[in-house]
Amino acid sequence: MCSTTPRNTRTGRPRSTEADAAILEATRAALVDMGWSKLTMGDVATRAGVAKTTLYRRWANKNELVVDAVAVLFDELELPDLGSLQADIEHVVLQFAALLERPETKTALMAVVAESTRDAPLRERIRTSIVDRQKRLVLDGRRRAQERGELSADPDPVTVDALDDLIFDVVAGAVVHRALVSAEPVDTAWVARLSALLVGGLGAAAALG
Amino acid sequence: MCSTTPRNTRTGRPRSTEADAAILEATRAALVDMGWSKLTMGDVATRAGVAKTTLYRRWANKNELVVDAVAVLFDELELPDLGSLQADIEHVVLQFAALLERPETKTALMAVVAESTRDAPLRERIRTSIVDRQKRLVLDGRRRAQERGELSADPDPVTVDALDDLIFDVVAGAVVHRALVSAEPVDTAWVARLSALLVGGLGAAAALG
Amino acid sequence: MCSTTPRNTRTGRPRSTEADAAILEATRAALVDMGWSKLTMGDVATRAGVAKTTLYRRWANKNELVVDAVAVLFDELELPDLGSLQADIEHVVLQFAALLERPETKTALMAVVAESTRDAPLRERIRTSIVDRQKRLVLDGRRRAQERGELSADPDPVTVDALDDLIFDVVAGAVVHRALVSAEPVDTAWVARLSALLVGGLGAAAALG
Amino acid sequence: MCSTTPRNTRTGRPRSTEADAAILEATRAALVDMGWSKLTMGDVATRAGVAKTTLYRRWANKNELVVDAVAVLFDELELPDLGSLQADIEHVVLQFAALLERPETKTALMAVVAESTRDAPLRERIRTSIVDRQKRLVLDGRRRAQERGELSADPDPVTVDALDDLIFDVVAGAVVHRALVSAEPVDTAWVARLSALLVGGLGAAAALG
DNA sequence: TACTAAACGAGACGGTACGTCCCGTCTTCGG
DNA sequence: CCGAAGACGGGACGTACCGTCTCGTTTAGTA
Repeated sequence: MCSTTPRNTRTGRPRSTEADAAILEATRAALVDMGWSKLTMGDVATRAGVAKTTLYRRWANKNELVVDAVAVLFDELELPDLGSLQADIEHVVLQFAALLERPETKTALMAVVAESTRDAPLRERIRTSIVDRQKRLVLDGRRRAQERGELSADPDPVTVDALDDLIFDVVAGAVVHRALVSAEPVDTAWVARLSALLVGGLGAAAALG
Repeated sequence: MCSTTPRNTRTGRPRSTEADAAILEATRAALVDMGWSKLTMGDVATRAGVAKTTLYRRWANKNELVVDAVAVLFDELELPDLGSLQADIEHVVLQFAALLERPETKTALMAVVAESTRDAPLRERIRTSIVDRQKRLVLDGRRRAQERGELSADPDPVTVDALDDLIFDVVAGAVVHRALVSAEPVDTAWVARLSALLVGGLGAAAALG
Repeated sequence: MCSTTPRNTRTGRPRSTEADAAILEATRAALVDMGWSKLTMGDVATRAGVAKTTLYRRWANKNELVVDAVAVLFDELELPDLGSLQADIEHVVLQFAALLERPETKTALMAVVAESTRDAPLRERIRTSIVDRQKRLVLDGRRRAQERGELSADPDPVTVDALDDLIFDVVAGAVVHRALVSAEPVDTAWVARLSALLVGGLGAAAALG
Repeated sequence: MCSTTPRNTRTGRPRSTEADAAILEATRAALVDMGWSKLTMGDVATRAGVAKTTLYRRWANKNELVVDAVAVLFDELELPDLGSLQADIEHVVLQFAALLERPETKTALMAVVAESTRDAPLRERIRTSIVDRQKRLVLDGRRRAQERGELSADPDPVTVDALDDLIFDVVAGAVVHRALVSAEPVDTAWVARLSALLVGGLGAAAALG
C-alpha cells in the first residue's frame, strides 16, 4: 500500500500501522474539505496527528498518497446478479456514478490521472490500485451474460479480452465524462439510455459474429 | 478570449494584442515542457517576454489561462463526410485521439476538469470554450446519418438532444478513458471495435424504436 | 550594509529601507530573547513584520545578518580625553565591558567569531564591520599619549602599527576573556590592574627603546 | 568524563568504554570536517559506529560533548623552565597558539563559550574542564619568576590571586583575539612583543609596589 | 548454566527550522 | 494608462536534525 516497500530488515522500531490508517483517513477528509489542489501535506499530517516526515517516509508525493487514499473506495463497487445484462450494467453504472459524486473522488480522480500523464510510476500505481481492480466487474458481468445466453461465447480469448477492455473504457469513460466534463447528472434515464446502447451494440456485434 | 471584458475606456495606452497571442503560445509551450502542475505564471510570463502583471490583468488564474490556451486546439477537429456513419465515427475518434496525444492537451485537459469540480466559473468556461464547441461534431454526424437513412429520424427533439449528449459522452469519454486512464493506445483496431459497438447500438435502438 | 550589493538597475520596485531597519532591530531583539543559537530567521522575520524571503533577499544567512545587527552597537564606543593614558584606557575598557554585558552582544559576538573560523566572507565582514572600526580607539589613544609625552614617538610607522595591533588584541582580548571565558566581572578594580599593567608595559618598552 | 555520573547499580550490561573513546574521537574528527555548527549528533554516532541513543545516554547535548572532546587537548600545554619569565611566556603562548590553530579547537572553543553565555551548566563545565585546568600554567610561571627574583613576592595572597587571574585573561585573551578575531598570525615577532609588554608591565607594577 | 537487566544497533516517531519556490499584489520608472 | 521590472507578505514545499521511543539483540554478572 505504501509507496516504499516495507523494509526487509527486522531491526529498528517498526512502522506504526495506526499512522498509515490515520494518514489515509486524513487524506480523504482533506480532499473533502480542500479539494485536490488545495490539499497540503502539512495539513494532512496535522489532521492525522502525525509528523510530516512520517508522511514522506511512506509516500514520495501527494499524488501517490491520494491514489492510495481513494483506491480503497473503488473496492466498494459490487456486481450482484440482477438477472439481466442490462440490469447489471445499470446497477454498476449507478454505483460508479454515486462514487464519483463523493467529493473526495470527484476532485481526486481526474487530478491524479492528469498528473499521471507525466509520471510513469504514478500511472502504474493508478493502474494496479484502481483500474485493474475494477476490470473484474466487466469480466464478471460479461461472463454472467454469456452463461445466461445473452451474449455468445466467443472462443478466442484475445477477442474476449479486447472486448472487456472496450466495454470497460466505454462504460467508465462515459460515466466520468458525463459527470465531470459535461457536468450533467448521471440519472436513471441517462443510465437506461447508456445501457440500452451497450446491450444493443453487444447484441449486434454478436449477431454479426 | 480574455477573462476580463475589453475595457470601454479609450484613454491611455491600448493593450498589446501581440501580448495576448504570445502568452497563449507561451502557455502551450510551458505545458509541453513542464506539464500542468509544474507550470507557473512567472515562467509563462518570462517565455512570453511579458511581465507577470500583464498576465494577471487578462486572466484571473492559471486554470483560466490554460483553458484558453488549449481551447483553440479543439477547433481543429473536423467531420468530413466519409460516406458512412461508421467511417465518420472512426475518423473523428482518431482525430480526437491524436489531439489527446499532444503533450499540451494530455496534461492540461484532465487537470482543468479536475479543478473545475470545485470551481463553477471554470466549469462554465470549459463548457463554453471546449465542450459545447465539440458537440457540433456529434450533431452533424447524427444528422448526416439520418439523411443517409442509417439512423431513423426521431421526430421528438428532446429525445434527439438526449441521444446526442449520450453519444458525445460515450465517444469522448471512451477515448479519454482509453488514452489517459487505461493508458492504452487508441489504435485503429480499438477504434473499429468502438465504432462497431456504437453503430450496432444505435441501430438496435432504432430497430426497437 | 546588506550582504548583497544593491543592484545597478533602476527598474522595478526599490527595496524598502524601513524593512532593513526593522529587520536589524528585530534581530537584536531576538538575540536578547533567544540567544544566538536559538535565533531563527523565521522568528526575526515575524518580529520585523516582514516575509522570510525579504530577509534572504538581503542576507545570505543568519551570521551575516547578526554581524550587521550588532556592528552598529560597537560604534557607540568613544574615547574622550581624560587627561592621562591610564584614565583613557580605563574609560574605554569599562565602556567595552558594558557593551559586552548587553545580552545581544554577549551571545552574538563569540558565536559569529566561531563561525568565521570556517567562513572567509564572514571573517571579512566581521573585520570591516567591527574589528577595523574599533582600532581607531587604540590609534587615537596612543597618539594622544604621545602628544602628552606619556609615550615616546616612535619614528617607524611599521613598529607603530604593530604596537597598535598588539594593544588592541591585548585590551579587547583580555576584556572578552575576562567577561565571557572566565565569566568574572570586569569591575573597576580589575580594570585598574589591567590598565596599570598596560601603562607599565608600554612605559618599559619605551624606556628600552 | 561523561556527563551523567556512573550508575550505582551493578547489574546489567556495563557501558562500553570503547564507545566513550570512539565517540570523543569521532567528535573531534567531525569538528575538523564539519565545524561546530554543522556537526550533528547523528553524524558523530555514525562516525563512532554507535547508535544515537548511546550518545544521549552519556551526554545531554552537543555542547557538553564538544567540551569533553576538546578539553583533553588543552592538557597537552606544558610550562618547562626556560630560565626567564619572558622565555617561559613566549613558549607557552606559542604552544597555546598552535593549539588554537588546530581546526577542532579553533571552531569549537569560541562556539561553546558563546553558548555558555546562556547556559550556566555548560559555563561551569567549561570552567572546570578547560579554564581552571590551564590557570596552573600562570601560577607555575609566576611562582617560578618570583623564585628567580624577576618578580617581587607579594605577601598578600588575595593580590596574588587577582594578579594571576589578570595575567591569565591578558595572555589567553590576547592570543585568542589575535588568532580568531583579528585573524592574524601569532608569530614569534608578535609573541615577543606581547611578552615584552607583559614582563615590562609586571616589572613596573613591582617597582611601583 | 541459565537468568536477568541494562546497554546496545537500528530506525521510526513528533517536531522545528531550514532555505527555496511560487503565489498574487504593489510600487517604481519609462513609454 | 500600459507595460517591464522586481520587491513585497505570505504559504507550502521537501529536507535535515533534533531528542525520544520502541524494537530485537548482546553481554556481563549473578543465581
